[in-house]
Amino acid sequence: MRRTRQVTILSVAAAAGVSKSTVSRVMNETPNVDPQIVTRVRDAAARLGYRPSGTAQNLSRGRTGIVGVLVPDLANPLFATILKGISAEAEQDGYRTLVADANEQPGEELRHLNELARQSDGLILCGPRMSTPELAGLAELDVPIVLVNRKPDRNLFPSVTVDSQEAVMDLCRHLDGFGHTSLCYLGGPSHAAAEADRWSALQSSIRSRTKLYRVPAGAMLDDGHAAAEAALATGATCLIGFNDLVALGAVARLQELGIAVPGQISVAGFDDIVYARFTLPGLTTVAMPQTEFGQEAWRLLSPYLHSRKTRRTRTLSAHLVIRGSTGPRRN
Amino acid sequence: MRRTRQVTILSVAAAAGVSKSTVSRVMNETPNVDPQIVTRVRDAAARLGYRPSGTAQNLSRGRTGIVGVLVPDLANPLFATILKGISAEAEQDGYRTLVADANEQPGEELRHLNELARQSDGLILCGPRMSTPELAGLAELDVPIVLVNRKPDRNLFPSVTVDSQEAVMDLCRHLDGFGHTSLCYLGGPSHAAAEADRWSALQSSIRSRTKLYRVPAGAMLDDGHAAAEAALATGATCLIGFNDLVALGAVARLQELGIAVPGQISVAGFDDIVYARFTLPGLTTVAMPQTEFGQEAWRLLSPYLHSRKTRRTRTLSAHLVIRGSTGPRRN
DNA sequence: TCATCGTGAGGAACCGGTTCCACACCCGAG
DNA sequence: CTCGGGTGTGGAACCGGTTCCTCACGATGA
Repeated sequence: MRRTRQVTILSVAAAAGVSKSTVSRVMNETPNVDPQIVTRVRDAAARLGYRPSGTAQNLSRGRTGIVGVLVPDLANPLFATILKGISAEAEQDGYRTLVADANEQPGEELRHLNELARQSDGLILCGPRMSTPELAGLAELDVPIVLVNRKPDRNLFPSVTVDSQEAVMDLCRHLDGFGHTSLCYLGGPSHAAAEADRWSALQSSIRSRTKLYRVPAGAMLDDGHAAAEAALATGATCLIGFNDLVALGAVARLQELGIAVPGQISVAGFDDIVYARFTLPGLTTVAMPQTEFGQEAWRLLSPYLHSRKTRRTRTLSAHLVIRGSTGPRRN
Repeated sequence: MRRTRQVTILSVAAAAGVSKSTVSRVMNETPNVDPQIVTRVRDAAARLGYRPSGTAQNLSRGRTGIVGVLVPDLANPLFATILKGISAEAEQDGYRTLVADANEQPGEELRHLNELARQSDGLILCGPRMSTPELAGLAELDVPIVLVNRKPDRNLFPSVTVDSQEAVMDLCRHLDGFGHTSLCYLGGPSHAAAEADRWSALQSSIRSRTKLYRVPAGAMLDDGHAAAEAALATGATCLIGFNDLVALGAVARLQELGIAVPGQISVAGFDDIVYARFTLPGLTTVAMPQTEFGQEAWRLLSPYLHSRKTRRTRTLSAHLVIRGSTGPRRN
């Protein structure tokens, strides 16, 4: 279907009695145009209701002004917040964000990215769940790419990551102070970089007398809900979710089972999504620098859009937020 | 900057020893192409790493395959969920979503829309906060538009709205049963259609003996937080937030003030965002059909993208969800 | 054997802008 | 009076595809 746009630059040119080059110059506020002609063209454009075709501009300018953002799950407030951060920054530079939501299905990611790449000047991948070779293959897309919360293979892409080690040690110290000597980690998606990070940070942070279990869960509310009982079965007195959603899902299950938090069992998470403080008890969690993630991602990508020079990595740091969901070991 | 794409359709044509028309036919799987040539072109394309320019395709096809979505605030899980609903549906028809977040600033909306319209085949406006004349002016954008949760002026655009009347009456009955005879509504953004709807539904649903106050708040967590004290000052025994975020914000403030919910004061909201059940007490709320909003929006928009015929309105219905934040009047 | 038809490929127009280049014009300086 | 340079405009190429139109060719039926 060839949708015929009624009013193109040619219509305006004709109406104003000038060439289309001149109309283009007027619309782009190029200097050295006769003021009389400027007003004549402006008038004609307004009268006809002319609005330049973004698509045509994209083609001739060789850029779209769009940055594609891939997120694992938009329902996760973490990513919604990161996305807001990106949009806010990008917008100041005249870019908009094209969002693809992979719904926590790693297979979806590549499909989305292939599409995104064809419409955008650059890509930001938030916590991609794809495998390392797949990630490396993205270099072929021939588009600037920045990773958020995932270390790039062989430093292939600029990335903004977080160092949770310190905060996790704080968490372990906090739990140890409450007398917890057996913890159960509710594991996230296997290819998520955060998963490996968090798990290894936990392993290296616990005291030798502490037992650390791991039960596979996932990244969404339901995953935590489903994994809670398996975690209970380990006998651990504290559950640590891969992220806050998993932790909240587990809390919900515990409450259904009539188990008090933190009375009978403590729970902690990762991310510090906005709603972690509204749960009662509030959720103890390792807070990610969410808005900064977005800001920094843009700052890495933005120069990269104009020249291919930049290729840096930025590491932010997490911090522990203690709320009511963790307490003294009871049994 | 004229970014020279290394490999265009011409490169492939040359490499395969055919014309660019033929390459185009092969890439689009047009019938009636010699199988030998097909493989020759395929090979050449693969060897050169050819990927068609989406921008060029957009221009010559006369469509972008992008639908623009405007949301007041992406941090509001309501809109994140609606957006997921839209994306999921649109994707099946080969469309992607370009998101603009107005950050609850009505002035931003028009600016965003002007930009969005130039890149997309259609627009979905979620709970736009702009004024009625502004909304009507959008017809000039000359792009199919569908409204979510806002009734269109003079039936100008197809829309999917919700009828909360019934559910609000349920809420009022519920509160009346608990002996609450003075309620305070924490009002939302003045131009939000939901604001007018909810306020008038409340007014028409309360019993004659019940007093109904209104304190201006907003649509975000902080707004509820800030408005809580003013609401308390009315002497009402139950607060009803414009949405769940406002309600949650108010709850947080009440807790800071050492006021028990629902012990000393009850709180209810609108929307039923995912996290409303994880707060403790869980939030009593008038639930919106969130995923359906997205689905229906796409179903209204989709036929409208091809022909200009459709122009319908779809009304969904809300329902009351009772949780722990409402209880018997105490004082 | 010749007219006809279907198949498959190339050429060119087109989508709607941006921008390079050439040129006409006017001014002031030599 | 002529030459040089700056200013303002139109024409044409270009961005990278899609698609219409034309035509050559081989097979088929009369």
